[in-house]
Amino acid sequence: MTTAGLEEQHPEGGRRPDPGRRDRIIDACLDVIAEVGVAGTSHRRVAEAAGVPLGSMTYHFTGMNELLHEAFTRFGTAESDQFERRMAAATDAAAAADAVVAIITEDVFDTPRDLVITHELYTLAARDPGFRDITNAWMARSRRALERHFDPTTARMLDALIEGLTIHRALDIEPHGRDVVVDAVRRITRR
Amino acid sequence: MTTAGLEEQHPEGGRRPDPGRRDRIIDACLDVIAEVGVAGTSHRRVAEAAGVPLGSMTYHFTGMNELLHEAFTRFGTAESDQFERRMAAATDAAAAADAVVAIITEDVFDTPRDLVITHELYTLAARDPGFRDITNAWMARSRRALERHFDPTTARMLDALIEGLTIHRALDIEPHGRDVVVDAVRRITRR
DNA sequence: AGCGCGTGCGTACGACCGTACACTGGGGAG
DNA sequence: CTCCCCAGTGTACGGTCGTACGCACGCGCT
Repeated sequence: MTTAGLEEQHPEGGRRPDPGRRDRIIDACLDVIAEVGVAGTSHRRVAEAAGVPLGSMTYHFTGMNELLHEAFTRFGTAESDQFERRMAAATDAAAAADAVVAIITEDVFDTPRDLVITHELYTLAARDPGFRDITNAWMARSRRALERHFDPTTARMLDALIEGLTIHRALDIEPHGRDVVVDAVRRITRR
Repeated sequence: MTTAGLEEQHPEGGRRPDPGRRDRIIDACLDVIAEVGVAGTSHRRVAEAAGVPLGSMTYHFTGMNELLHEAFTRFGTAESDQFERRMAAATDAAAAADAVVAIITEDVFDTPRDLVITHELYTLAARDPGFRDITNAWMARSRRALERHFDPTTARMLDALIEGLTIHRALDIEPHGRDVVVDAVRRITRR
């Protein structure tokens, strides 16, 4: 047995119900996905990352599919939350446009983690319609948040633009500068 | 011992009685990727799809990585070709804008195959920089093709817009209409 | 105190994986 | 014709996978 550093035994000794365990498994699942992709995500690896025995996997989740679905649902919700918070903080359309620029140039580009997980989700959704509910909810929330400041058509365009610019910014070997993002948002939002 | 002028038929290494075999394996690999994803793509499955024995896999390719890299390279090149052809056929900026709309609304949306493979590639590139050369070459060619009709900045924006609109069109449960695409392209391209 | 009981875990099984490697058999050299 | 050689293949091995399932054991009830 290896000496696990983080979670040792239950704090008060003995076996106690651990309501956070299921949550920790889901979080660990997202970490594993970010690291090795859905392809490399296995019950064993997630169990190790979460510091729980392998048996817990099948106990808490029906199978790999349920685990992935819950993990991506949590991820999508968290990302939507951040997006919505950004939009809610904007007081007018100009501030909202600035926020959109910030989202593209800062939020996703910062860490490869979110980028990887997002793409893993898209890939899954592209092949398995059972995951489309997650992407749909995400896109719907984004659009609704944008509609606080823009008309529905513009919101759709902005949403798509964010998507595309984010991807290209992350994958391009010589990414576009911030000025391109500012200009693109301006072109879409001006009437 | 006259070895003159006999072995110059095939540029690389030994002679190949079945020159199409390697190609067929690569094509079959793309089919398998579209069907079960990179995660489910194995030497055995590709071999079966290509109608070749398992041993051929290790004979023709160093490993899974080389096979995937070649397969995605071929895919990216084919997609770029189609894009470039569309752009070359346009005689002026207005026709080019129409072509962009057609690409978004027809090319990718048609069959889930290309959509799935594209996302599998993005996901791979997002995590493994070893595949970035493929996505980079693809994006560079797209941009260059767009620059036949638009200035470099606009080309970058259009490229990103195509990306985002395509994804949303494919994954959204109630996709945007063609008019939204037309309008978005118009907003980006007007000066 | 004794005692089920069900939550949660350890382990084992069969399937499938990538890859190595010994071999074969058909066509060109002699 | 024979012989040899290597392109191409069949198979076996070590490993990881998902999942099933029997069992341990602390808690609540009596």
